[in-house]
Amino acid sequence: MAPSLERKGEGEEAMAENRHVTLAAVAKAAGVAKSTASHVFTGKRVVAPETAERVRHAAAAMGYTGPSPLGRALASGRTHLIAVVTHALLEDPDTDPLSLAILDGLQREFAEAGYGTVLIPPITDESSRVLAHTVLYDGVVSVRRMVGFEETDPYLASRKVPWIALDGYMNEETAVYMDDAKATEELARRVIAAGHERIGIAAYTFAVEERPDGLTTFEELYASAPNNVKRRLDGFVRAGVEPVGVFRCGSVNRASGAAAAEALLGLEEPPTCILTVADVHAAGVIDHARRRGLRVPEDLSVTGFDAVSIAGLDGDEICSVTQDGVQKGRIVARRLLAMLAAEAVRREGGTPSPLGEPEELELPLRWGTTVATRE
Amino acid sequence: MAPSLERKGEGEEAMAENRHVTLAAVAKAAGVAKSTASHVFTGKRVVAPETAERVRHAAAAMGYTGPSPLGRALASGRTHLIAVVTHALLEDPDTDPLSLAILDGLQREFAEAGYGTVLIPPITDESSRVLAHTVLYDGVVSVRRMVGFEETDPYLASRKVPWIALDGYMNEETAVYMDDAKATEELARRVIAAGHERIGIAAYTFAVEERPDGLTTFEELYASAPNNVKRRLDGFVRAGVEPVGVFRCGSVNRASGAAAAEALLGLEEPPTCILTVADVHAAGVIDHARRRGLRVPEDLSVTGFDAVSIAGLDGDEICSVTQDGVQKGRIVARRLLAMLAAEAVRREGGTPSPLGEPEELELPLRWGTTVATRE
DNA sequence: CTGAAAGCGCTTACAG
DNA sequence: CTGAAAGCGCTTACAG
Repeated sequence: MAPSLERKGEGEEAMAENRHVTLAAVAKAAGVAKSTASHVFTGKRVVAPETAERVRHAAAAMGYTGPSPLGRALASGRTHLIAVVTHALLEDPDTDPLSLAILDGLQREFAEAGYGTVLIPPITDESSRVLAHTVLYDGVVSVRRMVGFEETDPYLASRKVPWIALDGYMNEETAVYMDDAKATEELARRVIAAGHERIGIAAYTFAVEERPDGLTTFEELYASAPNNVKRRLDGFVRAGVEPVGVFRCGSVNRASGAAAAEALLGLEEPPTCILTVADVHAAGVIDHARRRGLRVPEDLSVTGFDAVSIAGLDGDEICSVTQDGVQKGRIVARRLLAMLAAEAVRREGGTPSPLGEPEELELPLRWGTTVATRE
Repeated sequence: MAPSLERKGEGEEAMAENRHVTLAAVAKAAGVAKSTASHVFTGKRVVAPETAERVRHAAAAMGYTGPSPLGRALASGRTHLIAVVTHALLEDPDTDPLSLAILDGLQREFAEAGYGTVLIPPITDESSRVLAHTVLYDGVVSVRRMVGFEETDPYLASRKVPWIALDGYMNEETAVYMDDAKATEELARRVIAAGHERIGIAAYTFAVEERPDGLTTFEELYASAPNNVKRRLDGFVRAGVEPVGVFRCGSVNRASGAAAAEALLGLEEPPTCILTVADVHAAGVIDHARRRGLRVPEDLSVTGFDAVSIAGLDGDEICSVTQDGVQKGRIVARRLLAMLAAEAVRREGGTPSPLGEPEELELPLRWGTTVATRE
């Protein structure tokens, strides 16, 4: 029948009373005060060995596994739960291995610090709204929420707990320092050194802003780009790139990358290499090139960002910048944990020491197969 | 600095008092009893429109977003949290896309029912032990925990909440009905119809039992196999397979599949087709064949189970049985939710109606490219 | 080294 | 239609 029933009996002692054994009951059985029993389990104050033993014995006899997390949470004001608000993450793992790796890192780091990770979707309808208001947590990380944040964000803010929005958009940079510009500058320099003179750029702004895909000017693109994209563009500029064409991708997927390739190749002076700011876009560029019968990289070169593994590349490896998602998740988690600690100090009327600079995530280059050397 | 600070102000009204607004405070400000204020938010009893309006107004003025989940949880005894105990899941997503899909399904179904999903690792050391005892939840699903369950399982049992162990090992079958035998029978029949007469079988028992990889007899393998594997083997038998060799894989990974191929191909009468019970094993068989310079499927055919996408197959698609992980996760989640509902009835002294048969997961065949037709 | 008591923020019978 | 009160299971000053 129910698994829990099948296993019943295993850990129970003679007089097992089962239904909802409480600290109070254990304390009573052991002939001590609730506070003493509590301290036996939390270890926050010294208890005479003999007394402790009596309590532990009573607990074992009654099948008591330790203080109820719920009671502890209410009394201490700490749930030891971190909410991760995410939607796209699991929807299609193949398309977003980076987010998945980030979740992995978050979860591990939180677990090691004694925090559980609660997955909740952004608020998009009644059920997600109810859930958001129902879930308990001490802090939040929101990841890649391209959807629903009009309502989700104000709500998260209203809960007044530490919050890091990890979506490459608003304030990811307060949690982890990434020198995107340094990485893309190096990437672009190698492209130029390979002999490319006609270079195109494709970068994204968010679909949410309802800007369509389309050719644009560098200045216009830059002005509407999220901060991390801006930094990547900075690197191109620093390397001395003067693009023959610039495309704004309305969304972060392959189709949008393909659209970029189509538009840029249609220019009077088409680029020999397209610099993108995301591997999925680079993959889309490759998709389009193949459809047109163009060889990559001989006829068209392309670079990306993130160095994630993407399906259907047939052995091609995108020249890109490696972003270690697991490591990033861990760094972000540590930052949130630090914010939590600071908040705890503040609660007790103290003045927390400043958080200091965020940790830096290294962004090494991955030189793949998608950039050809031109004579 | 902290994101939550940056956003502050947005949703606040004039007299915002901020620090920990409680239901009691709102009730007082609105001049009503706590119970009335509570009912305005829960909707569990009718409140006069005018009164409700006063409460809502006071709440808005004080920046109160609704009853604290923590308070509600303690008072109601429901945390609206389901723990998912998992380790391998995120560790290496590429190697276990099925578990990932299952998690996706679980998470979605739970979210739609108003339950958050908490990720916690199995108990393997002090920090995971502390976490397990800290986390709040109303029910548990454990997934693919090949590790740490000696301590984890008894602990989960001791929490006495509904629990489904989804690891293809103990009681997955109480939660979802899968007719593995029907699927593998059909698969094996097609292999036989393709002209294969010398067939090998490779299946797994768990590494945890410390049985090494190795050739064995069908009876011996069957006796030590988990139930789901038994069912898959049943299908082979029903199709009339009389294996020329049987291999026990000590773990569920490619290396173990490769070991199976090596051993089976070393037999005096080597098989022309190896039936496995997992795609990763089939992939391992392919790995070994290639290393030996054998062509798949011409020189060696192979079948799998799960129909997950596996890297490095170079266009080969394993002949396999499709297991829709997301759907499976949803079915399992619904089962747990039903167990939860039954428990709630029991709590209030009622007698819950029986859960009935578990939902069935369809297991269609995927006929790929890894079985050759022999003359 | 231990106890009695207040309190964490709600919900829910029970009364009216 | 609404209120006063008990209680959910703990932790944590405060006393001794």
